[in-house]
Amino acid sequence: MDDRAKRIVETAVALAERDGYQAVRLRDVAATAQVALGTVYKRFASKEEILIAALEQESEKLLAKIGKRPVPGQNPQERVRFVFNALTKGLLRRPNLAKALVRSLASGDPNITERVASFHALITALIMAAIRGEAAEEHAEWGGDVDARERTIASILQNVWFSSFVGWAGGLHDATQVLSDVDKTSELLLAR
Amino acid sequence: MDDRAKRIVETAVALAERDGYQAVRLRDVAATAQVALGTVYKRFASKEEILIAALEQESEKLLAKIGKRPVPGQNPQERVRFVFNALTKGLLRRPNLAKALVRSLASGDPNITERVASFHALITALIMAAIRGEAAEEHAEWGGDVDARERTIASILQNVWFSSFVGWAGGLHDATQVLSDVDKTSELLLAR
DNA sequence: GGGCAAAATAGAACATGTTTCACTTCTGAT
DNA sequence: ATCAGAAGTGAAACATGTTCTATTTTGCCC
Repeated sequence: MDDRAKRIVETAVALAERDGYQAVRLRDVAATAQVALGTVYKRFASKEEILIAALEQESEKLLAKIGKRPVPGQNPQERVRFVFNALTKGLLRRPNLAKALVRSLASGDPNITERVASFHALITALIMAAIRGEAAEEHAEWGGDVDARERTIASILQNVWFSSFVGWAGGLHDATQVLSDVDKTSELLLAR
Repeated sequence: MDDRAKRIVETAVALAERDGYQAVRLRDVAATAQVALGTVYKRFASKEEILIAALEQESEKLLAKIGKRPVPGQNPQERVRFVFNALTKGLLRRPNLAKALVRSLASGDPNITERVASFHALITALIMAAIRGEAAEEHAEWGGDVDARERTIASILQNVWFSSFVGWAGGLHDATQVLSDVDKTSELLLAR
C-alpha cells in the first residue's frame, strides 16, 4: 500500500471512529487525505473496499498484540474467553468504527469476498490457537492437518461471536451479551 | 398495512427477486406500484424499512407454512435439521431476494432494530419448538418460563445459522455449507 | 534540459436514496 | 353539499457514491 493509500485508509478510520459509517464521505476522505477523488477510486473500487482495508489493518494490529505469545489461561474455555474478550473489547474501544467495519463485513459485496474470507480465517486461527494454548502466529501458518473437531468448534464459536456482534452493532443488545453468548457456547462445547 | 403499502412491498420483493438489492430503485418501485415517490416515503422511512417489511411478510408465510403442526422428526436433531432445512431452502428459492433481506438484517440501521429483533425472536421460537417437538405457533405465545438450556442452545443455533447465511450471501461458501454448519452444531449440542 | 507516459488533479456529470414543495384529490364531519 | 385537513401527486432539489474528462504534475529516459 503506497503512501496515498495509507492516508486514505487512515482518514477513513478517523472519520468512522468519530461519526460512523455514514460520516465516511468520500469527498471528505479525499480532501482530508489531501488527494483527489479520482485518486481514491484509483486505489479502491468502492467505499466498502476502503473499510475492508481498514479492517485488515486493524486485524494486523490485533494479531500483533495477542498473536505473539501463547494465549493465557488454564484451559480451553479460559483461553477462548481471553481471545474473545480481547477482540470484543478492542473493537468496543471505538464503537463507531466497529459498527462501520461490521457493516462492510456483512454487506455481501462480492468484490470483497476474499478479504472477508481472510478475516474469518484469521479469527478461526486465533480461536484454534486459544483452544490448544498455542501462539496464533505460528498457527496461522500450517495450512492443513488440524483436528476436525477443533476446527468445527472454532468455526461455531466464530459464527456465534460474529452473529452476536452484528446484533450488538444493530442495537439488539449490549456488548456484555456478546461475551456472554460466546461464553455460554464455549461452556457447552468445551466444558471438560 | 394499507393497499398502497402492500403494493410497494410487493413491488420491492419482485424487483429484489429479479435483480437483487441494488435493483430495488425507489423510483422504479414507486412507478411500478403506481404510487408517487412521496407516498413511498410517507409509508416507509427508508429503503431498508421496505425490505424489512418484506422480510416480515415472508416470515409470516414461513410461520404459516411450518408453524401450524408439530415439527416432524424423531428427535431434536432431526427436527432442528428439518426447520433449518425448510428455512434455508425457502430462502434459496429466491437467492437475490434472500441476499437483499440479509443485507437489510445486517445493516445495523437503528431504525429497524425492533423488527430485526422480532425476526430473531421468531426464529428462536421455531427452533425451540423443533427441539421440543411442538408446533411453533403455540410456542410463540408463552412469553416466559422456558428452559434456559434449551433457550441457550436455540440461540446458538440461530447465531450459527445467521452467520453462516451471511457468509453464503457474501459468497464465502455455498448453501450446503450453511446446512452443514448448523448440522455440526446441533450434533455437538443435541446429540443424545 | 526536453519529451513522454503514467499518475494525479479539479471539477463536471451521473445514479439513486432522501427531502421538500406547490398543487390536486380524497374523505369525513357537519 | 360543503369545507377543512389529510393524503397523494409530480417535479425539483439535495446528498453522496461513482464515473468521466480535460488538464497538470511527476518521474524517468535520452
